[in-house]
Amino acid sequence: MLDIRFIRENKELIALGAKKKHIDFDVDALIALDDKRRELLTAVEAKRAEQNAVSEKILAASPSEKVTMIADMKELKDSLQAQEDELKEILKQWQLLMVSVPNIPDMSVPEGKDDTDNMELRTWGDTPKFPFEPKSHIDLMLAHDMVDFDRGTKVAGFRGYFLKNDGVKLQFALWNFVQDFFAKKGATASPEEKRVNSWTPMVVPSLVRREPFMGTGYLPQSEEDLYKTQDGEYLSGTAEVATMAYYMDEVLDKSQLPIKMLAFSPAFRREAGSHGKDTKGLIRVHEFYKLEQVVLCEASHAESVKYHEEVTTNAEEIMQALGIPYRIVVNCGGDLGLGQVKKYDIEAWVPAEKKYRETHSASYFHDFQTRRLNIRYKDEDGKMKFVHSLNNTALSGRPMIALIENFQQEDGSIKIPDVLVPYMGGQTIIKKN
RNA sequence: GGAGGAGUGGCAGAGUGGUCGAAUGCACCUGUCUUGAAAACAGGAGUCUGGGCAACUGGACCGUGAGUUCGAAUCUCACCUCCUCCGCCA
Repeated sequence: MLDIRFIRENKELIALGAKKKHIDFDVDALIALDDKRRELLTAVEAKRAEQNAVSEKILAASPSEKVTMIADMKELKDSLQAQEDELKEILKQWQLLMVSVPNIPDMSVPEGKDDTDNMELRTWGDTPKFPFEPKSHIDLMLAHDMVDFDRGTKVAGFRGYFLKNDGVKLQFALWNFVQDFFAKKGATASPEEKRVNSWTPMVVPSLVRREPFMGTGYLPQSEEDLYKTQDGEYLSGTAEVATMAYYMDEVLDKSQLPIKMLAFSPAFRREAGSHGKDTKGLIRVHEFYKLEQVVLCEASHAESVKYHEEVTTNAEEIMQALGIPYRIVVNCGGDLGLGQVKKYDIEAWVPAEKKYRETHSASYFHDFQTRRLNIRYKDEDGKMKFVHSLNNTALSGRPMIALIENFQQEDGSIKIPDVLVPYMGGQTIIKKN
């Protein structure tokens, strides 16, 4: 959500931003409605002021005066009631429009319609040249009994799976490696550096109430992508939702910022719009686990940009330590969500598909989310401000897929990257005995 | 699933129809005192929003929403959240 005053003062900017994001939004309609809202509000407030003034006088009035005053007030009350009802109706429409105002993309975001227009910024690592036809993670994992898709669909339905044996071992090795990677971040010398660099590890709910989804911007737009319970909660597709809402309706102390949270949770996605895509394997599943970086920082564009680069670098360092070739793309306007100002995707090389596939998504929002979630802090000058928020994946299930395919050997075995060997209990290779 | 209780400012907590944006305490800020601090004393201070260059001023906010009333933190109803006890399950 954006500030209505900002919208009024920058309507061209909003319109251009919406166009760049390929989102259909009529700013003028919102402003016309807001004019009406203001006009009614002023009228209602004037009547309330009169009501308040007379109310005070009634106490001191003589009995006969009281009777006429109360009669007058009854009349005022009726006309006030009518206007209040009208205002309420307008406010309803107004709020609906307000939550659909897209945030303005950064100047540096390239023009484009969808993910095919995303722009490659850099690549890392050499894509492996196999002297044989590389197998997919599906074939490799099945060959080593690391996964069971047949029983997965029997038990859980379409896109269901069981992870097994070395599949489990490798997955847990990755979680532990990444946890340790972030735990080392706080270990620098000075207390201030330690405070700024530390990440708080968290396990967060994925069964979450409606408000956090509204606050993070997943609702009301993406209702059909979410699973909903009979009690009205939703299952979140990322730990971002609960983690962002952790400080909902709170006033933070400026000295706490930045707040860095490393949040783990199961993630659920209906994949309603992608029934035909990635129907096999672990690339696109309804249920997986995810470790997410979430940062709250001071309300400054420079700070947002700084931490956006930082959370991206963190993910890159992990991929580099694992030795998985990847590239960074900057997402084009049409591939940005409603609230996102700018987004980088990290895409790992997937040999079986001979292309890069998204494994991480790093975006910043300015105060778009925190305005909705009502997360504020008091600035030096005593002014309340909404903090800025950003997030990036730390690890999901997908890098394991890339790892398995990139580290496959001609005999079908899978080499374990050196950094993971200690987390695999010394195991250096996955192969049939 | 059943029975009760509670939600008020940063925190604790009073307030049961008008004089209440709200006592009091703690925390906070500013003065006096002090070499400095603490203590003591005096004063100040909520958030959102409209108008005004400003001083200032209108409105809203006591979990949320509806209602009763000339007037609601206070009365009624619904919902949300939390707590206690019983039951059931882990």
